[in-house]
Amino acid sequence: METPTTRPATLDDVARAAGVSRATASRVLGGYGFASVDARDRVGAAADRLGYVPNTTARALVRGAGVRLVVAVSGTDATVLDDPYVDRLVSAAARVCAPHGVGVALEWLPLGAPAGLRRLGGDRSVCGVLLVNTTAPVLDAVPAGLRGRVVSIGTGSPAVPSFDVDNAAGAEAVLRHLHAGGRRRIAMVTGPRWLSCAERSVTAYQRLMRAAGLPVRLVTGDFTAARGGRAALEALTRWPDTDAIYAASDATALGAIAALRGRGIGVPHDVAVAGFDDIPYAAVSSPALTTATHPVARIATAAATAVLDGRPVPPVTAFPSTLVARESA
Amino acid sequence: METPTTRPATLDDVARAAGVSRATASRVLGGYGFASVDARDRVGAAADRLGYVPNTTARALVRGAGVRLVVAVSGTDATVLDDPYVDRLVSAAARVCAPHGVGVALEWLPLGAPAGLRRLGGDRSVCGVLLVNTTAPVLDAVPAGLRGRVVSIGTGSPAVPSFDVDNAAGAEAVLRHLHAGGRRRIAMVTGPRWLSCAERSVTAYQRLMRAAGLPVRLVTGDFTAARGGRAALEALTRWPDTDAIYAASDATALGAIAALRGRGIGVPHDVAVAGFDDIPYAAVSSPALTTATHPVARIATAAATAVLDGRPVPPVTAFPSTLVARESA
DNA sequence: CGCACACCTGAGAGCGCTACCACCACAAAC
DNA sequence: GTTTGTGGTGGTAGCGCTCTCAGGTGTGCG
Repeated sequence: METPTTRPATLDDVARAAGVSRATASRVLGGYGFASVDARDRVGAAADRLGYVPNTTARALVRGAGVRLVVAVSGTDATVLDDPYVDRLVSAAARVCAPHGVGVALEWLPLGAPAGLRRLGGDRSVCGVLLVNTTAPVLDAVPAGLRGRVVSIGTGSPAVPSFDVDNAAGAEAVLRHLHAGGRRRIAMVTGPRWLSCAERSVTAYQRLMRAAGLPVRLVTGDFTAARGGRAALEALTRWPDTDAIYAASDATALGAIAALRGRGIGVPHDVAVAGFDDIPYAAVSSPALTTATHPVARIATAAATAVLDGRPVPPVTAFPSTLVARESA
Repeated sequence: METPTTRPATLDDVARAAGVSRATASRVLGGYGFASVDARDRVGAAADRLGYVPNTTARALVRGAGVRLVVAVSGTDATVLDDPYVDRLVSAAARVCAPHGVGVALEWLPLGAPAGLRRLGGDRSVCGVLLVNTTAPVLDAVPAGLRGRVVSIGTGSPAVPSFDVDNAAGAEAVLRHLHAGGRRRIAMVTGPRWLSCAERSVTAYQRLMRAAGLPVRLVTGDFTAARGGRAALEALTRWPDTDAIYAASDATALGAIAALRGRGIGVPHDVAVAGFDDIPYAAVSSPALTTATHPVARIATAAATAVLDGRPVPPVTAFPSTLVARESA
């Protein structure tokens, strides 16, 4: 392999150097169709010598394939993109896409403005879309041209397959643990209420509480630590006998713990706190956080792989969530 | 705008619908060259009506522009990609690149194997490279064809501009705070020793300690919480009178706090602990973590913008780091 | 010997777009 | 009248690649 002094080698250069036609070189390098051993060797050697790297752009153009996978995050404003959850999603997707010559773009999809989706559907350079935090109206607005190239991380629809953690199972695991620990006055700090995939754990919470004859105590959060702290205090103000808080995310739970500590309330002695996600910091918080796993990277990997492959996928892929019992509950 | 029933509209379709040539349509939509008001109106209307979206791939091909920005993370093995720091970098870059029709790819660049870099240099679909955690050998291996399209987040070189937090200033701010708090036996848990940008805070630590006539106590870490915990315990074993630990990252510091708590050592009463990064969880840990800021998203945004613009940038751009004094030190 | 059928190859069309170039109309300057 | 812009326009050559298609060579078989 020699350093390209002027410009990167093209397929034509390789073909010329190997003494074959461009078609043959393409066949050899592409690994399809027939090619004699001799041709294969000569082309391979020439490609090595010239340091040939296929131009993914040209390939994509002629094949009609896309070069970008768009991660579109719904939300009321662009701050939804500041979420570490989104960071992990994008990073995992970018890792899966790299070997395919596909890059990842991150966009905010304003809630109730599906025009952005239509634009993505008309963009031939987009090979697929990962919908995040999506809602029914957005799902309904998915243009026909995007069918089969768009998946949802979270809520799905008949037309859009979904990949998500089994929210209900995670909630159930945590709540049963709380119940087994003797907690009976369990308040829940939710995620944003418009987010239907997050509502599933709220629904599970309500169902379980009612089934056990326990009071339902809901406070709205937004997955952030700051809001989690305020919500926890609000719960304790409204229902002073609350003995456990189930937070919809680990960040929320960590914020709750900090707020309770600020009030001199012992965790887990006075109030148990449990989260949902099992982020790396859950293990080293004080007290160490009891939570349920949320395999974000695995979910993003599976979702990105699905759109990259283009093969039909089942309408719903649920990833198991298991309890991680630590000290906080 | 009508729903594309068959295939997305091309520039030819728009030109035909507007009754002009493809060249004129391209000029209008591209916003360059001459075009009569009439032509502008007709092309604009036709584009709207057909829901025309330019094909970025074709545009990039003819312009010789890339469509991917590669985030290449150096490290001994692929687990370097699992770092939340990398997640934030990639996510911020993907956000900046999206409006430019550029996608982000994430790759591991094996330490001491610059062949990967050569491949990126020959790949015309790559518009730029963000080198992360890079080392001198890697920087030296940057092929000439990549010059001007590659920047480093961390250590740079004459040929590769760098964007990084001012590690020395951050270290100094934290160490002065520790010193002002009466701490004199300050041990440092470093990052990986081969990582030259991280070494800058080690150097600053050594310089400050020596200048103050204080002992230098170094333990090697790797930015993770788990290793941070072990390293903190190791420091306390080797130097039992240690009264403060300066950790090279917040994760390390959080791990250290957890480990000390496990040994019944009070933070900050017995040992003060300070970190570096100011991650969201630093504010809600127990005790709340004293640290110095590391504007990761801003750095990644600036770096990505630089390669996207293609304009020459100064060899070093240092982002200020300021102390955030909380409870742990 | 003729035919079918493998294997192998190169010519060339075209993906959708940009940008260079030639061209035209008209007005101002010489 | 001729030149010199100046605004506006269309033809068309590619960017680098894939893939169809027509054609070539050899082998097995009736």
